Amino acid sequence: MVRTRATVRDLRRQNRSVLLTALFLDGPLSRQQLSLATGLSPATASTITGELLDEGLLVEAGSVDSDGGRPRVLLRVNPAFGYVIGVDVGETGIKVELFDLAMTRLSTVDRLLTALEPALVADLIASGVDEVLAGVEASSVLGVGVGVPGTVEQGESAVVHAQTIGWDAVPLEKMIRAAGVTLPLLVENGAKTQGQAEMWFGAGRGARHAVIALVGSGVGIAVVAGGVVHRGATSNAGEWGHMTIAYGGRRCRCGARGCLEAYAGASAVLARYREAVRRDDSSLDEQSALEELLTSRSAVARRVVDESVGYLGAGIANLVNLFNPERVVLGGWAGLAFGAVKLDEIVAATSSHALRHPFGQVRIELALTGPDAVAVGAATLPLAVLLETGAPG
Amino acid sequence: MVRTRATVRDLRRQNRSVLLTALFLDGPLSRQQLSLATGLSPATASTITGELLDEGLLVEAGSVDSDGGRPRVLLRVNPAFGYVIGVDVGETGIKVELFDLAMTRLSTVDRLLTALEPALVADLIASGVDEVLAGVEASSVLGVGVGVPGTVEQGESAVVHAQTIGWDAVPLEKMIRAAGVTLPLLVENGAKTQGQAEMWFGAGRGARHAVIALVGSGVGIAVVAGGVVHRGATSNAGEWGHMTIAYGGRRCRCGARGCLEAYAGASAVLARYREAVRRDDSSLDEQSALEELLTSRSAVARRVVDESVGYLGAGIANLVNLFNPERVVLGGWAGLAFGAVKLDEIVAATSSHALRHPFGQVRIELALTGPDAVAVGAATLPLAVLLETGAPG
DNA sequence: GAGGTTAGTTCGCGCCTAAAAATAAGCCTC
DNA sequence: GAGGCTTATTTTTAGGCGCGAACTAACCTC
Repeated sequence: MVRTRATVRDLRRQNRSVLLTALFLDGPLSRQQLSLATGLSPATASTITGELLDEGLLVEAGSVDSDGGRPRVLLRVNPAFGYVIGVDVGETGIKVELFDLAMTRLSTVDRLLTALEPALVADLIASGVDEVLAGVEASSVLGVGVGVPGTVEQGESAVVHAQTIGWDAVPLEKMIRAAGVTLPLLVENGAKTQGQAEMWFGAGRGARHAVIALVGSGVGIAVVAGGVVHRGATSNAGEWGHMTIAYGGRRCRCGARGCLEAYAGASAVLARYREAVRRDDSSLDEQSALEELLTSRSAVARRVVDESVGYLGAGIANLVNLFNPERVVLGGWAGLAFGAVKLDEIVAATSSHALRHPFGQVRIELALTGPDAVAVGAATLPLAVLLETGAPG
Repeated sequence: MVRTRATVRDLRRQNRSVLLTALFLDGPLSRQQLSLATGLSPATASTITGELLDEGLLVEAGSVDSDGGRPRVLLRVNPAFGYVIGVDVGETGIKVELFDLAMTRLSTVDRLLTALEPALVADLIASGVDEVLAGVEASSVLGVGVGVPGTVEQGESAVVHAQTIGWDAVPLEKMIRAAGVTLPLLVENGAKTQGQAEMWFGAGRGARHAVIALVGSGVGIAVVAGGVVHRGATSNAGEWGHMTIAYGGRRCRCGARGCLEAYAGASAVLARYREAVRRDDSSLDEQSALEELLTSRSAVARRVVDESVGYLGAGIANLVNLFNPERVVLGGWAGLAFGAVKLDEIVAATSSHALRHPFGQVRIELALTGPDAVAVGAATLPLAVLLETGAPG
């Protein structure tokens, strides 16, 4: 439903956006190909590209023969037009990365976090941003995207809620500002930024309706409907982990019973295994422990793994039934570990819990990016703004 | 994400749509109020309303004093500009209704269905449409909306899949055409049309993110995200009933185990009660039986009801977690029956299974329309087309 | 009925895209 | 190697659109 009026200027804005997006996603194109791809007349494609070339947003990228006629001049987004910064706020550390417009990583700064203290996080982000900016004109940076744990309420300024790490209505955007960052800021949930990365550069490419399911210690999703990340009324949408899947079942860290996370998250899987073998073998870190569990040939281990696959399949099936995506991408470190050895079984479990018809429409695939894609996805946020508005600033 | 170029004509189209929608939803408005409400300049508001008046889409609707100055002339959508037809294909019969553009019901035709045979349904629809059209110029009918059980795959022409009544890829749109209907046809899932009615005229009014949960013998939902009904890749989205909620639990008619419908649908609630009392008291129809169960003071009945409330709450909580709506509307005949006596308990059960933050954003209310709203909602489909395109045809 | 106030209309401007025409830049043939 | 052919891009022209400013209409008060 359209809800707002349009003026003549909006036309140009939209057509610039369409053209720029086509160039960004489908590589170098000639003006003529652009005209075909976007539906714009050759005349308009020419004027708009002319404008964008003048502004430095585009550059020529060689030419190709056209059998018999004038060769086509290829155009592409100018990687050096500006930069974007992506920040990944993880549970143990912060990563700040600088990219050019072709999303080539130019520099990285890692900082360990001793405590998930909001003020500390804001300070580290600010200093990290300063550091990656060394030698770069700050005015040519389009913005800073920040991927954080928990849900992000987008309002006047972004506020973070993360029950599990004790962040209750943390005004992170304001705090980062206060710590000295003056660039445009875009704060978003880490699962959503990782999902964005997967949609643009990973297994989600080309899908208009997709669910990116991320299984780590906990579980989360990013839902893309009609090409747009689904956010809900207050950006809380996508709390897959605390979906009730076994009514009255295991207690979850959120306080409720029977949450998916209490069965299919890596921590929960390992806990179930420890209970089953009555042994507290927590000397290993979770990732190694899960690897060991997945490759173990003991009957108990196999049972726990199979059960986990069943729960995970049911959880995915619920997503398939509710969202009817054309693609489900399974990611996250635990998701990838499970998927590497059990993808077929996960698909089968999904099939047995999903309705036939929506299940028949979906392709379930493994993610192509790992958790390190959070920063990449975050960096795409300011880039997405550029593509949507068709102009910097 | 914008995906298609725009021409100068699109401006007018969009602005007509914005203006027409404002008039339809917010009753009679003066040109000046329209200008304010839509953001259009007074000049443009005036030219466009002039056009729409000329075309007969609008009519004047009296005037109101403006303290001291020229009075405002109120405008509204001309109810007599055209008609829309809504069809409700239920399990036991077909209802065809004719409305004017103010959605005033002008006539109704009911037909009993002896069998849910697609060809029979198509024939009955065609003859029903003929009958309600008696005395009405067919050319002034904007279209026929059809609400059907099962999911509707929107493609070249609509195809219906309804596993439970044995409809497997029924090309209903083509069949209705073949039966002689030449008007524009819009086929949609009945839950979605009922949800549409609730959004336009019921408890969903004004919400941009809402879930309409319909509990009858089975259960289903319509999800509205950002003001638009969420359809998914192939319009299968919203299969709430077969969400796994009790892993490994009761067998559902879909073949899987632990589906919500196997616990919270009216048929399932009654079945659970019958099992509990070890008595097959199926002499009553479902609606009376449920009423009796809900008012019974026996301990067993109360236990079954309370358990059902718990499952229903968990099911709603999953929706709250996943979609983060600002409103959940509980409807359907069984939903209304439960809600009438147990709404507080349902809200409490939802609260105990949902995450605190998304739950804090949502209002859970009872539907204002009953199952008879399927036809109303279906009739809004062609109307929505009119509002979106800003022009007939 | 003169002056004031608010609502709605008209007109000129600047901007937009599309279609048609012109130009540019290669290839091919003789 | 000159003319013709083909294809890509730019220029020109025409038709639309929304906006701001100026203008007209329709009421009120004194």
